[in-house]
Amino acid sequence: MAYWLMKSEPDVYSIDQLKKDKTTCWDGVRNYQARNMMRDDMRKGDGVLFYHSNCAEPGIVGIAEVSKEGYPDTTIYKGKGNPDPDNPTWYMVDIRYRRKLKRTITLAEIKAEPALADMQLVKRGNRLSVMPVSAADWEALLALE
DNA sequence: GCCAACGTTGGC
DNA sequence: GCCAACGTTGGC
Repeated sequence: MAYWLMKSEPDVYSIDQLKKDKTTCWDGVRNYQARNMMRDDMRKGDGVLFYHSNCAEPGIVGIAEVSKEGYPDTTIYKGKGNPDPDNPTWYMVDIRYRRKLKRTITLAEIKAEPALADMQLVKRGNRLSVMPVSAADWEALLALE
């Protein structure tokens, strides 16, 4: 069992939308590091922290789980990526809604929490839309809730 | 293979 | 809207 954090802009796809949809495919990721994690490392049942970025109060707003392991992302995206089904460049996973947090654990809070200083999220310049979270950080985060 | 230009992300 | 960080692209 591993843990992950996935970022989404609430204007584009929010936790409330996921709650309504129950499950969604995480398409449109066009970053090789994130692609590799989705293709190679994420397993069904892994925990996912759902993070809202680029908004008034960035932070973790809910929990989901991986419901389908990496498979080719065939959505054609601004003419980039390849639609060749035999040799896909991009991959995605499906995630399923588990629950919303009782409150948003804000980025500011996470930064202020010494136990979470090692989280990739608070490392300088991290722009990955999918990143691994340690079991210890997962526990520490949910303790803040 | 170097590196400048450019595009995107995302906090503030 | 600004700007820092960083990935990608393309000329050489």
